[in-house]
Parts: sequence; structure tokens; C-alpha cells
Amino acid sequence: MRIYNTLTRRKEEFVPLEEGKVKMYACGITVSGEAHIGHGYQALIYDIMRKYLEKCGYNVIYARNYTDVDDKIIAKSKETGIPADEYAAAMIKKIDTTMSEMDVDEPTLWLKATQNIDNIINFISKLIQKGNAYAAPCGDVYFSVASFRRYGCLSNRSVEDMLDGVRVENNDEKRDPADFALWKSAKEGEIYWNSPWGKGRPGWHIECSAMNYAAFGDQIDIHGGGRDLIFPHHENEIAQSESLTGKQFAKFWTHNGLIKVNGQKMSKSLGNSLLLEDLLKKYTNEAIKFALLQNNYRQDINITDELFPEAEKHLTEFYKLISEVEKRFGTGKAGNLEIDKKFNADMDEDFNTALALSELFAIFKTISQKLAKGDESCADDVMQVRKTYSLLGLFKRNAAEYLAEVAAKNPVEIPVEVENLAKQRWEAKKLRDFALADKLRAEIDALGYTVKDSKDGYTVLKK
RNA sequence: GGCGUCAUAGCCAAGCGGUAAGGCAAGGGUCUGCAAAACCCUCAUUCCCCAGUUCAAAUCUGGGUGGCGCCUCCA
Repeated sequence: MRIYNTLTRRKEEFVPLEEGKVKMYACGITVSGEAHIGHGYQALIYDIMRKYLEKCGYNVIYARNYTDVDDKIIAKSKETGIPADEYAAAMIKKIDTTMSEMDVDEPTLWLKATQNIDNIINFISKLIQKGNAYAAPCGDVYFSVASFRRYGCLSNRSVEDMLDGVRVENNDEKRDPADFALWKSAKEGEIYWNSPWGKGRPGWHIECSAMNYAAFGDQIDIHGGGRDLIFPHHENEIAQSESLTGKQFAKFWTHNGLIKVNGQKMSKSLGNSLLLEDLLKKYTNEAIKFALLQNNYRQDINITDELFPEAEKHLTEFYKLISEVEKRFGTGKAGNLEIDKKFNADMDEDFNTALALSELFAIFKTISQKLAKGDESCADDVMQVRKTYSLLGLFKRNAAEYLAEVAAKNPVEIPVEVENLAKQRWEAKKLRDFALADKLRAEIDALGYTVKDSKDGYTVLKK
């Protein structure tokens, strides 16, 4: 299996640190707001990575974190009057519900910043002892970037380059403008924990280092996250962890692409986030997954109006066929290893879900042909598709239920006016007055609807 | 300004040195009173541009051009 490593900027053969075992960590959500499609995408990608590694026979320990204390959460707390810890807990509960609707599995370990304060404090203390960090008079603790020679190795920047960035804040407490906070002293009324440096809270970057260290020790195999975290977050994690252990922190760094809306990145500051909860009201989770997985996970995805409906259309067609096959031949037996082999070959190349999904069109074409010929092995193929593609979260549903869900999510309300025209047209058609029938069809068409005839009736659809 | 990343048909998109997958749209056909659905067929001599390496380049190298991202919070 080959995985693209941001650290080396190439695909590398995946070899775990310890045979048969994989330790992986993905940066999760800062719970200052609800989960958007980008969060869902990220959770989906790493869930798939984990499942495929498991399929390959590895014993995977997969950890994700929730950042449940930070400036934005504190701001929300001030805004709403809800204590910061309660706000964060409620938001986590909400996000968990949405993610389960998205059908993304829970990680092996959930790590939360507020449940690791001791680990964080210990970590910071060690960094101070080793000379990599210092406490400022105000009670903040900073990491000394100059103390870590390899700083910039992930994002390929030098400290000088970074200082060219005009936006490095000037802060008198810092010895060097490039230094970043490990511990932030609490201001009046803010949530705090006691520490050797006074009342305060952890900085964002240190959480991941400290929680990783507590959960996994010195090294992990795979560290993932959104591409926007490469700098500074992941760069800082490397600086912290490697300063402490003297060992390479993560062997593989993987970064998923970002979701864009109308060509623009979704971000908290732009406020253009598409909430996962809202999308799940309109589309099935399988359609959302299908749409997202048609791209390479490393690439950005631009959400257009057609993206999800098109995916839903495909899945509806597939499920219709599944439904027919299962109605006729019942539940088959998985065993078409050709399907599984191809899937694995695709996934072995840096989780090429786009290729794996494209195989489906040929697979279902064959199934359809077999069904037409009355070849009951198509039921086995369906079962194999279900088994293989469930790894991507697809074809996990009862076909009838799935189709009912799609219908329920797309209620078609036909205006009385249109309904009447359709009725008249049907009557005209029965009397073989095709001129009138065509005229009525044109009228219905003009109102934005189409009529579909079958042997003994008609259906009106919105165009 | 620095760094990264991408550029493949009208659109989305795979491709990782061996002669351009797949999907959408479009066009043609079968079917239908006409439609729709379904099915069948067609649809990039060429991969942003210019050089180079090679028997062979969309793929590698160098140089351009353009988009996007990061250097503030972000998945």
C-alpha cells in the first residue's frame, strides 16, 4: 500500500513502526460551532483510511480529538452566557449526533483537551526543562522556535520566511515573534485550570502533542488533518513532540483537501459554511459520501449545485437495480473476488476512492445484463458490492428503505392546476385525441412539470 | 514577498514512463400516438505554453503563464 506523505511530498510504501499495528491520529474539530461538510469530509476520509488499514490486516488504533477549549469557545460562552465547558459539551453532543447520521464510525479513542490538562501541563513542564519553552511574566508559556532546528520541515519554510509574513503578531511577552503559545493565562471571567504558571488554559497546538504522547508514546504511524493545518498547527506539533522525545513524531503526514463553495474555501471567518446537518436533510449520507469520494482525498472539492443531486441520482439507479435483483433472486452470496480485488488495488494507491467508485458503473452494468438474462449470479455480485463498498459507507441499506428515504427527502408537490391538466390529458389520450393531449402536455411543460405515461396511468414530475 | 498545490473534452474527473478510465451534458438509434424511463451507439490524434531527457512523456527535468491555498481562526 502506498500513501502520500506530506513530509516527503511523495507517495511512499506504507510500513508501520511495529509490525501488524498502526497508530493513527487525526485532528478533529474545535467545537466552537456545528459540524460543516468539511468536517464531515475529513471524518469520512480518516474513517475510510482506518477501515482499509484494518482490511489489510492491521490492528489499528485510531484517535481523534475534540478541541473543547479555545478562544472562540470562550467568546461563544461570553456571547451566550453559557459556561465554556457546558457550551463545548453540548456542541460535542450535537456534532456526535450529526456524525452518526452521516454514518461515520467513532474512532478507537476520543481525546479531549479538557480531559488531558495534566498531560498537557506535564508536557509543557518538560519542554521548559529541556530549554524549548519559557514562561513569560504574564503567565503565558511560549515555545521557543529557535530551539528547534528543524522547524519548518513539514511546510518547507524557514523562520526568516515566516517573519516576512507581515501578520505575525507583535507581542512583548515573546522573546521571538515566531514563538507560539503553549499555555495562555486566563483573563478575568475566563475558564481556567491551575498550573505552575498560574491560572490559564492550554494553547491549541500543545493539545495534540500532549494527547498523542499520552495515548501512543513517542511515535505514531499516521497523522492526518485538513490541509489548512499544515502550517502552523502540524508544524508546531512536530516542534513540540520531537523536542520532547528526540524522535520522529509521525512517520506519515496525510492531509485532506478542503471543501470550497463557489470556488471559495469554507472557513469560520468567511462564515460560508455548509452545515452537515442541513445537507443530510436534503440528501442521503450515502449520496454525500459518493459525491465527495469521487475526488482524490488530497484535492479540494468545489461544491456546485449539481454535485450532490448527481450522486443521489447514481445511487438511486444502483439501488433500484439492487432492489430488482434482490426481489427476483433474494440475497446472494458474496464471492465475486474480481470486484474486491479491483477495489483493493485502487485503494492500495493512496486510497483512490475515485477509481474505486468508477468501477461501480461497469459492475452494475454487468449486473443489469445478468438480470436481463435471468442469470442469478447477479445476486451474488450485488452481495459482493455491498460487502466491498460498505468500507466506503455505501450500499449498506435495504434498497426499499433507501429509495423511500430519497423520495421522502424530495417531496414533489404538484399544484392542483397541473394535476387537473394532467387528468384532462389522460382522458384525451384515452379517447385518442392526441392533438389535445399534446397541447395539454405543452401547457404542463410550460408550468415546469412533465408527465410520464405508463401502461395504466401517468405520473407528474417536476422538471 | 515566501511556501505549497493544481492545470486533462462544454462540465466533474482517473491517470504516477508504454501510446487518454469513468460520470454528467450533448448528438444519433431502439422503444413510444408523441414524450419520459430504459437500453444500444457516437463524443480529446491529444493532456496550459516553451524547451530538454528518452526508443517512448499527460506522466520526468528546466523555464514560463494562470487558478487556488497557507503564512490570523479553520478539517
